[in-house]
Amino acid sequence: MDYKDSLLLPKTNFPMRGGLPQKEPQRYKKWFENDVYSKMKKNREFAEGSFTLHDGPPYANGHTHIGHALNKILKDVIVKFHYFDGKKVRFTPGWDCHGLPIEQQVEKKLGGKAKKEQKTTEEIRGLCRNHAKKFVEIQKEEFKSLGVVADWEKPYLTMDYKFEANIYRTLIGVAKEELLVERSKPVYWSWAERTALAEAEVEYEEKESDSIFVAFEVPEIGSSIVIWTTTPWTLPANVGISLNPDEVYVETEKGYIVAKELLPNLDFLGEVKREIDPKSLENLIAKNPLNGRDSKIVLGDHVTLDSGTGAVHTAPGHGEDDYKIGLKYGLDVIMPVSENGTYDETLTRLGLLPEEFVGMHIFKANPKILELLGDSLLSHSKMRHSYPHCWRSHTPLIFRATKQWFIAMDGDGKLRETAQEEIEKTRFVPETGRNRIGSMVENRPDWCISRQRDWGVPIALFRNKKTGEVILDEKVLNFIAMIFENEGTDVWYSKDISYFVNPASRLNPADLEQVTDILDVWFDSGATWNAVLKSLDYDAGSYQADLYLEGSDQHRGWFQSSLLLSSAVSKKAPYKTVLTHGFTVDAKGEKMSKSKGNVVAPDKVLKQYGSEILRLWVATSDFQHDLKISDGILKQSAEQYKKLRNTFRFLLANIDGLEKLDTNYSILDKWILEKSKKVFDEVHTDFENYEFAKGFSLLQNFVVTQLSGIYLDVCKDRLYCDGKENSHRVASQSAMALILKSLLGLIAPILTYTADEILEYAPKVVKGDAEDIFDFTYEKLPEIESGFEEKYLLEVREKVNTEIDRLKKEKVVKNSLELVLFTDSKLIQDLDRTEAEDFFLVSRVLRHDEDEKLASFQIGEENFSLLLGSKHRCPRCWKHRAEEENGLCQRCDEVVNV
RNA sequence: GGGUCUAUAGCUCAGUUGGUUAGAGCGCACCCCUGAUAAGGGUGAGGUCACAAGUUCAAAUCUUGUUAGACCCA
Repeated sequence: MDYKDSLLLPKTNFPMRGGLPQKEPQRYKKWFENDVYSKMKKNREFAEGSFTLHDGPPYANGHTHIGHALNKILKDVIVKFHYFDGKKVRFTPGWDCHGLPIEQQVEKKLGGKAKKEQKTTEEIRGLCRNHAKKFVEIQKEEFKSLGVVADWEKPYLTMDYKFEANIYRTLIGVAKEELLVERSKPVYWSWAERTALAEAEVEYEEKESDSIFVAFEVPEIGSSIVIWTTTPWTLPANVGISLNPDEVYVETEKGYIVAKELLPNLDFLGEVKREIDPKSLENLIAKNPLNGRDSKIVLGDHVTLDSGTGAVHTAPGHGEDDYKIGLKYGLDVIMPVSENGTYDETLTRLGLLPEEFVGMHIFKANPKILELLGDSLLSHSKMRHSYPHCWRSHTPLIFRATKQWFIAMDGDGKLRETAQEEIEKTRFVPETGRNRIGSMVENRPDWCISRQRDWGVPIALFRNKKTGEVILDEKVLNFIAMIFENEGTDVWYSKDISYFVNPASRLNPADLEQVTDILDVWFDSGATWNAVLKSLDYDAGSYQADLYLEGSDQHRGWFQSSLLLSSAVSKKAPYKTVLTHGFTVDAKGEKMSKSKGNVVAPDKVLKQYGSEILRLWVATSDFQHDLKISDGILKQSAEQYKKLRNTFRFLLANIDGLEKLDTNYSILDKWILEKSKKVFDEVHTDFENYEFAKGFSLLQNFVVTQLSGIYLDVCKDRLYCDGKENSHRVASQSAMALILKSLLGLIAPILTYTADEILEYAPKVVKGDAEDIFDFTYEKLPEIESGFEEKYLLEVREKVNTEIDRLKKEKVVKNSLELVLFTDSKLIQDLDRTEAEDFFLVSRVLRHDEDEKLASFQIGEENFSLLLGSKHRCPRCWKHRAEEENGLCQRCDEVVNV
C-alpha cells in the first residue's frame, strides 16, 4: 500500500528558480509605480532614530559602469539596513551636471570649435543642460534596475536653479569669511586660441626646442650657478633658482656650481674643485644675466637629477612647481606675456628686456634672447622632446600666470586648521581614511576655484572697471543670488549688467564689469551639504549627514571639497562618518579597461544573472579593499543565492497550513532557535558595522550547515509523518516560522527583491498585516535556553555520519534508517527518544549494547555502536520500528487510523 | 618617482593582545536518497599564509627589503 498520500509533504507555490532577469524588472516597476520610497518615509514617520545618507553625485555623462553599481548598491543596502532596523531614513540621489566633459561632448556633437563659437554662451549652456538632463534620466533608470530605492522623484541636480543659487550662496559664505582671494597663478595657456586649457585638453606632441645652459653669477661667493632650460623666453621672468636640499653640489675649477651627480654629463664646466651643501646657498642672490635682476636661491624637493644641472631656473609666472616654491619663498609672480603669446609692456616697466622685445612673439624672441645672454650662455643645442600642445590648434602651449580665484587655506580664516580638527572628529571606515585625507589637507595648496569655461556656475562678481576692485558687499551678492534662485545662472550671460545690480546699492552699472569665470565643478559638489541638506529644497535628511560613502579616490575629491566648504562656511564637517570602498578589478586583481577586454558591464550582469546576484556579490565582497569581479565570481554568487532561495522555499513549504504558533518546543527546536538568535544577532551587529561580507558568510554558513543541513533535515519525520495538529510537529513549524520571519528582515536590505517575493507566499503567521517587505521591521528572535550540548552532540553526529558513510560505501546499508545506535552516553540517553533518533537519523537509539556490531567507536569514555535494527521497515515513515513485515509502526498507525 | 593601501586553499572570506596540527562556505571528487527533486544529505582531497631576511622560546600576526596589484599625486 502506498502511504504517500497520507503524509504532509512540503507544499508551496514559491518557485524554486528565481527567473531573476525576467521577473526583477516587473517587481521593481511595481515598487516605483507605488512610490515605495514615500511609503518608507510614511512607515517611519514617527520612528525614533534617523539615518541620513548623503549621496555623492555621479557625473551626468555616459552610462553607469560596475563601479557606479557597486557604490549605489552599497548605499542602498546601508540605507535599507537602517530602515528595516526601524529607523527613519533619507536617501536623496544626486547628479553632478556642470563641467568640462559635458561641454566637450556638446562641442563634439556640434561639430567642432568653430561651430561652437558661432553660438552664444547662453545657447551653449542650454545644450549642456539638455545633455546632462538626458544622462540623468538614463542613469536614473540604470540605478533603479539595480533595485536601489531612493528619492528618484526628487533627486538633486547641481544645475537646478535653486541648487545653482545655493552654490553661489556658498561662494558668498566663503567670501564673507574672507577666504576668497584673487591671485595670479600659471595655467596651461594656448596663445593660438587665446584661452586657458584644462589638463584634459592638453596633448603631448614632439617639439624641437633650444636646450641651453646659462650661468647665473652669485656675487657673494664669487662663482656662478648653472641652470638648464628649454624655454629661453621664460628667462626674463626668472626670479629664482631652485636646488634640491638633499643632494650634493660641487663648484668646478672654472667657478661653476652644479649637482655633483650631473657633472660628468657637463664636460664644458671643468673639474671638481670643492663640494657644496646646497643649504649653505639658501636665500643667496644670483644675478639674472639677461637683465641683472635678483634671482633668489631656494630649496625644493621638486628638483630632480634626471637631466639638466640640478639647478632649476624658476619663474613662478611660467610653471606649476615654480609657482609653488615661489609661494613658499615669497617670490614675485612676473608675467610679461600677453594673451596671444607676445611680450607686453611689463618688459619695460620692470626692466626685464629692452623695448624692442615688446610685441614680439615669445618663440620668435628665443634667438634674440640667446644673443643677449652673451658669455653667460655656456652651451646651446637643439633637442626634440615631448611637449604639451593645444588639442585643437596643435600649437605648443605655454604656462602663463593669469588672475584666478582661490580659497585661502591658511591666514586669518584658518580653514586648514578647522578642517583638520573636523577630520579628528569624524569616524572613518576604514580608519586609514583619516590619515589619507589628513595628509592631503595638511599639504594641499590654496584651492583654485576659477575656470575660464562656459558650463558652470559663474563666479558672479562685479569689478570696478577703473580700479579693478571687486565688490564683495553682501547686499549686492545676495541680490544676484535671488535672481539665480528664480532664473538659474544662465542669465548671467544673457542679461545686461544693470539687471544684476541691486538698485539699493547705489552702484553705477556703467562703472562695473562682470567676472565671467565659472566655478570648478568640485566647488559645485562640495556645496551639496548646503544646497541639499541645509536648504529646504529637498527632503534629504539632516546636516551633518550620518554618512558619506564613495570610492577611495574621493579622499582627494568630494570628501575633501565638501569638508573644505563646510568647514569654511559652517565651521564643521558635513558628515559624521566617511566610508570608502575600493575599486572593481578583474579576477587577477587588475583594473578593467576596454583594451584589456576585462570589463564587466552591469547591464550584462543583469541580463545574465539578475540584480540580486550583483547585490549578493557586493554583500559578500570585502569592499574596503579592491573588489574582484568576473563571470566565475558571479557564478559563485548565483550558487549561494540558489542555496538561500531553496532554504527559504523549504521553510515556506514546511510551515504550510500553520495558523497559530505552538511554543511547546522540543529540544531540537530550542536548539535551532537559540542558535539562530546567536547567529542573527551577530550578523546584525556585523551589518551595523558595515561588515557585510563577514556577516553574510556567517549567515550563509549557518543556513547551509545548521539550518538546512541539520535542523530542516532532522525535522522531516515529524513534519511529514506526525498528525497535522500534533504539538511536536506544530512546535517545529512554529520555530521555522519565527526563524523565517527574523531571517527575512535580516536579508531584506540586501536581497530586497527576494524577501519581497517570499513574503507573497508566506502564511499569515509570518506575514502579519504586511502588504510587502517594506512593511517589515527586523525582529530579533526571543532569548531561549535549550540546554542542548551542541559541541558534544555535533561531534557524535559527525562520527556517526562518518561510520554510516563507510557502511554505505561498503554496500552494507543503503539508508541510515536501517540502523540502530547504541550508546552508554548518559547525555544522549537523557534526550527525548524521538529527538535523539531524529538527530542521528536512525531508527532507534538504545542504551543496551549487543553483538553483531557493524561499527563502533569511542568518544572520550563513552561507547557508541551501530547495528541493523531488529524491527521492520514501516512502509509509511520508513523508520525500522514496525513490529511486523509491511505493518505500520505504532506512531503511523495512530496517525492513519484516528 | 612620491604618498596611502592590499596579498591566507581554485573562488569568496574568518583568523582576538605573537602561543597546540591555520578555519568556514562555495567549487571539485566519491557516495547515498528519490517524500525539498533542474532539489536534499554524507564523506573527502585542497594552503611553504606573495617572496626573502630579521626580532623572538614561539611569526599568517612584529620589523626591513623584494615582487605583484589598486587608488591618489608628480
